[in-house]
Amino acid sequence: MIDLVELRREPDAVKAALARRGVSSATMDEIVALDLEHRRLLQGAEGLRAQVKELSRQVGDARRLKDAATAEALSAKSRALGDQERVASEETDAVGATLHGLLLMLPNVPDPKVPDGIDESDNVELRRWWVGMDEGSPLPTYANHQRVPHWEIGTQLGILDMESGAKLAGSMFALYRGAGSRLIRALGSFALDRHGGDYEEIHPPSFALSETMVSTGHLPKSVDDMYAIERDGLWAIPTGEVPLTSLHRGEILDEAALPVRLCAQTACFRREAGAAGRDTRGLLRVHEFDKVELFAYCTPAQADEAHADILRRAEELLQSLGLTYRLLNLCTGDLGTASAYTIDLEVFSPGVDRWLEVSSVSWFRDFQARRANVRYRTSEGTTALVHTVNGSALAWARIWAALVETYRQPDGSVVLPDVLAPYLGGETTIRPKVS
RNA sequence: GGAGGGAUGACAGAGCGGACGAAUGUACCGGUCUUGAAAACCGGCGUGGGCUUGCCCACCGUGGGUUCAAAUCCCACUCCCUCCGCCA
Repeated sequence: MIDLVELRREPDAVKAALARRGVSSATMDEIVALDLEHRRLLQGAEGLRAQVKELSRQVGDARRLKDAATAEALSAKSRALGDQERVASEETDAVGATLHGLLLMLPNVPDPKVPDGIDESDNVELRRWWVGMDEGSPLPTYANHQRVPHWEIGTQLGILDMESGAKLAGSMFALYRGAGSRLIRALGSFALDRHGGDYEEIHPPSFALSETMVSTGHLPKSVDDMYAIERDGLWAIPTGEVPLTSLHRGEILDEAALPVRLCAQTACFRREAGAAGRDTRGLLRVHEFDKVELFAYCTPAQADEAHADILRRAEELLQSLGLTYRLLNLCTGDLGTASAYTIDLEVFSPGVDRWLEVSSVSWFRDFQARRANVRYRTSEGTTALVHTVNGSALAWARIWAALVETYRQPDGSVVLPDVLAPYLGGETTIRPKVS
């Protein structure tokens, strides 16, 4: 949620910044008008309430003096004012609810570093990395045996079974088996072991209350992208960011304790409602995948470094896995609702010949903290909203895909990087089953 | 799932219809005393909102209700504890 006080102080600047993200000036004008109206009504209602309270005190005084007549007269007066107050409060609350509803739908103010753009094609590529990279070429050279899509490799080796996934849960649900299953498990352990020391490891619930979903900005706006468990009023989390952001909801943290760094591997559930028929082969886009998330609550002054640290760690994982990747500065049109600035990491899939998003490292400023009401006490004794920062490290389904393609051998087997050996029982080679 | 008990400030804990945003203790911050510290004593010490910046309003698990007036009474819900049942 944006800062209403800032909107009052600098309406034109906030309007201009949000216009970059497609928020109409009519919407902003409506919000400003509602805010004004709400405060006007609030003054009236609170004035009435103050009068009722004062009269009630006088009734008490009269009763104590055994002056029943005065008490009754004051009661009657207060009763009448109380009726007015009820009406005024209802009107105030209705306007306040409308205002709040509009504010909840508003995206975050983009940072000046964010480039203008309509969609993902306007994202700005910052740099690329691959093993033994040279400035001369845009990509490493891949052999023909690496130019096989992971769903074919998965079937050949018996390690990915999309058909069975569909049989159990419908299309776009993956089922890994054998060495494939062990690989997906290995990746999570690998990342958690690397970062769990500096970022406290959390294993949160996979479901969340509506309140929790509102805190991150996933509700109300992205309601169609979420799986709902309606009978119990729960939502399947789309990312570990959801529970981690709400871990300290409503709390005031000590400044000395910041940054609070957390990490979690969770299942991530996405309906992909708007993506029917797009990129649906294999693991390109699935309804459920495992992901390790790195997260920090920090002060505004710590935010840059907190963001850089998560980005560094995500890159370091990709480098240690020897995968080709690039960094994108997301444009205004592709930025997530709650984010002020996001760097995406995309891994190159030689078998599909495409870049696949495997991480978004985002800075939310105080947008989520305001919704979740997470504050810290400053050294001056005042309170201030924290900043939240998070990033995936990493989304494993697509990493799995890039790994089996990148490390496919001429004989059709897959030889995985040695860094994973401890998590694979020492066996880094996946061979076709002998039938 | 059933029965009972509970939820109040950072913590402990009183209050159970009227002057209560809330006693008291601990913790914390400042001061006196001290070479220094401790102890003792004195003072301070919740969060948010509105506007005429001095006042007003809200908040005692959450949401409704009763009343001139609710932390206090009534209803529903949530969570925690104990016991029973069921279960990995």
